[in-house]
Amino acid sequence: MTPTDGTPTSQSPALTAAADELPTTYRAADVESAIYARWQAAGTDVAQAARVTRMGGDRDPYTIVMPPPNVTAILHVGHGLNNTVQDVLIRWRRMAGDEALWVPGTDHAGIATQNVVEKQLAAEGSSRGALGRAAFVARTAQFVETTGGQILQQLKSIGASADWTRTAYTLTDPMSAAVTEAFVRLFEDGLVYRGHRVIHWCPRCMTSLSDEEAEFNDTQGAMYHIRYALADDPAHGITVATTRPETLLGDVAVAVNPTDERYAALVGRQLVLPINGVRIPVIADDYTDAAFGTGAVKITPAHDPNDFEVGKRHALSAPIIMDAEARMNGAGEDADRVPPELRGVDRFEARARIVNMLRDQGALVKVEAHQHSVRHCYRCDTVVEPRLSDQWFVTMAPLAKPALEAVRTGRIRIMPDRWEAVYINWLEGIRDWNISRQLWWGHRVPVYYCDSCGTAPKASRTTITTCSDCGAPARQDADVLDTWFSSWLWPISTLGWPNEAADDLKAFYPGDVLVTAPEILFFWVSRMIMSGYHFMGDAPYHTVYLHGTVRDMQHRKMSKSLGNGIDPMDVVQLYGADALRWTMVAGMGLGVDVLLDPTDLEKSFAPGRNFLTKLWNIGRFLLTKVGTESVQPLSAIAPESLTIADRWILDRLDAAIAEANVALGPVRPGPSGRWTEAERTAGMRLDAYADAGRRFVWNELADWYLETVKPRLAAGGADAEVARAVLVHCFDGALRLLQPVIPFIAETLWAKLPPLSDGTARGAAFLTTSGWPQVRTVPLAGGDAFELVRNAVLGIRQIRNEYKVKPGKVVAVVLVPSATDRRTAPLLAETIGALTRATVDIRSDAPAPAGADSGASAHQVLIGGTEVVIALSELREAESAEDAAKECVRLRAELNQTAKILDGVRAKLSNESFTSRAKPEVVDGARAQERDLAQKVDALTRKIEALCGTR
RNA sequence: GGGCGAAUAGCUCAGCUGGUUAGAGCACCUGUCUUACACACAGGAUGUCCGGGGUUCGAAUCCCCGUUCGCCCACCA
Repeated sequence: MTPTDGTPTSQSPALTAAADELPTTYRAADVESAIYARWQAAGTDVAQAARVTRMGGDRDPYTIVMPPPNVTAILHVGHGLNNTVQDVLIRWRRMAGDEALWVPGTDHAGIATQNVVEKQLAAEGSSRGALGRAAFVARTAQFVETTGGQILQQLKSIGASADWTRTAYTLTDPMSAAVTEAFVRLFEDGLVYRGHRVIHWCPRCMTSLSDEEAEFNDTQGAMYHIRYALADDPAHGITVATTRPETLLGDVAVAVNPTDERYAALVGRQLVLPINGVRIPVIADDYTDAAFGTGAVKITPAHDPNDFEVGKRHALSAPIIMDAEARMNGAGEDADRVPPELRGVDRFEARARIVNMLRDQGALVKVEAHQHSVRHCYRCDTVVEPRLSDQWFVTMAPLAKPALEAVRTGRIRIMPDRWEAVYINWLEGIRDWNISRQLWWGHRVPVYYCDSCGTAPKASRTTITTCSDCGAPARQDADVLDTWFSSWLWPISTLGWPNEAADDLKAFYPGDVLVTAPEILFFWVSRMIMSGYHFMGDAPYHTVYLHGTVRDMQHRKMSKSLGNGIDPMDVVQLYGADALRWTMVAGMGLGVDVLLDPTDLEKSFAPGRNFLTKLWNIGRFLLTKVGTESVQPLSAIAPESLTIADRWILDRLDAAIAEANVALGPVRPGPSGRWTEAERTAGMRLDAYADAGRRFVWNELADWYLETVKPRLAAGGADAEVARAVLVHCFDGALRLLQPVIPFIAETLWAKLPPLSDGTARGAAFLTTSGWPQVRTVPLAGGDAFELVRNAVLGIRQIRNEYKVKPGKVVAVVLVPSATDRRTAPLLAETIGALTRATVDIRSDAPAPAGADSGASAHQVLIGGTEVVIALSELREAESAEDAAKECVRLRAELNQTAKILDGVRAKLSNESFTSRAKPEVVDGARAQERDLAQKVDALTRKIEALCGTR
């Protein structure tokens, strides 16, 4: 992005060229960065708290907080999709007059960033251990300083209209203060506690993980059946089944179900562990499922969360037999549990060796294939090891309660709504959140200990250096907080919390929509809702919009490791940001994945590019044909001077606006603050909105209105002025409508519209803030009559094409309009002729069967009640017998088809259940259809008789 | 193991609370450099609406069963 120099950009030829010098295709690269710079210079994207109703202003706030990308991330298509959606919403509301605030920012991304820097250090032959904590943090901060935030720059080049004056970063002082405040408050409320339990541990990242961070992967493993002998009767014993035989060194018992008669006699007796010879009891516990495996479970409290619970119930010890790097190593008095030859051996290597040892001892009964889920670290994919340790936890149940209510009562809706069930299910069974990480990069846990007097640990908003009880040096907790512990505060911290008097917080909280992918529903979305209620007493947003994933043609998620990604920057360069945005939005049904072909960018992005070119050429047409002279505003045009075509296109514009409004949906819940059942699923159909705009521009404005208006413009005079006014009005409306999706080209073209003759401005200096298009309050009658033109033209073209009539040849056509069009038909004859190279003769009845230019010697079609008749003499220079035979075959087929449909319609109409029960308009429609079809059958029959003889 | 979703044209998908001849974009075929646009225009072909039952005057749409795919959750060692 080139920084603005404060003066209007004039370098770009596309922006300044005279109309007739404009290239025939739109070149995005010529204009996009310059336009963005102008928006920035004008501050169009900066929100002001003072203008918001909550602050006594006159605008509704509309707030979206950007899911902060990892500070070191590079923009990929997933970001592109996510931010395009947000930008469309923000631009829509900004156009509509809301005080739209889109808060951007980045996340320090604890584990992810630390891993990157550790890799760098490894490449340099160093390590974080060698560097030490302070130096490592400084090094990481410096890395972030130099490479961080690049993604935000990239977001600008795809047009993201975020308020960059409010850019946030989770590790800045204000954000860190919010994190500390939140922790201390929860600590004081007793909602943060120190827990001694088995947690997920990543032996590569060397830190604990939350439940959500340890992802399940289905893995083909093995189930080992191992025999533990009775201490006093080695000939007998119990066979246990396990997927992790290496943990047997830490076993403290074998549990059987109390009701399991097979083992009843053994409960209370001692078993001897193979390999280390430790004696352990047989216990009875409900946890054991008699039907699974052998019905006997080895209990390893320190290395399995369930076993830990069993161990607690039976007051068993919890010997640790693995170290932090998941190597076999006993701790303290349990050191002997790991035999010397296994000490320091990696867990998987140890598993292989132990299995061999068991086999040698005859303790391995059998090994069977076993499909099961194994948890992996979500950052490095290492198999997670359950590990007994002390961690900080947040008690979640009380926080979850209002978050559950919010969705149940409609304060928040989740779209697509099927995710609401997933959300509720998760929150109902929520477990406490492990928030401490044994990392260095992040917010340090604000808890202080005194090692000399042993007073209770204190959580503090400020740094404590000496113990308040005994004056000895205090020690801060070494751990940092889960990255998501700062993320969950994002909607409030970016607005100024904990300063509840902050203008931004008062003006823009609660916000409106959260746009993200479903995979972080639990990580982030639900936790933000919980923190919003706990710290601010209200939800952070009323709508959670979960969009799909960008995938390749094999439906694989785009990823760096698969090499199937698309670089959005490439797309911007080749096709422009608007084409990228268009493709994303147009291809995105609610919650539906977007499929793009990384091997064929042309295939993926050409439709968007083509639409932009179409729009561009409509603009060229306007500039060349309408000229730069001022045009009258529509309000200054006397209604009676509007032609049928004018009325029609104005209707179509209104319809497109209305359709877009419905597609985008209700902006916010009503005064009750809760969504109604109907509203819950309404709106946010960005694809339908974009399509409504495209159809208007291309299929109505360009395909029909533009063509009808050409002769009027050429003729000049008062009617030409009317046409110019309508044309410019419609294009203006279309650009406003499409601006949120394709802001760059829309802004470019809008700037070139001729001025209004009454000297009024079209809104603001930039399209982006100039107002959402409005449906006319007083509709005009008569637009419907234009349907005659469409029907007639389609019919004539169809016939001409069928008979391969040369494009230049003028054909005489007889038109029989439907009863409703009869009055207006004469007004439209000329237009129809001009669009089809035809001379049009309008009659109120079809030509007589035996007439010179009808029946046998004419071709006729019926479209929407309009009958089009063209004499065969007009269509054929020389009629061959072969042609006639072919024509007969064709006509008979058409007759058959038509008669079949007619039969169906008649059967329906003669059915009393239908006529009495179906909606009146449906029945009327069927009656009209019957008339049309009957006419057509009649005409075809006559024609076949005449042309092909009776048969 | 539990829950949820999807299956419609060659491809990607629309088809709301059942009711005209099931649509769009892309791809395909035939014409056309028609003075905004060949990144365009005009016309055209294309479907056992996954299979099987049921409800109904009427089912792509509602119900049941099955098949296939996908997603979420889960301590079966």
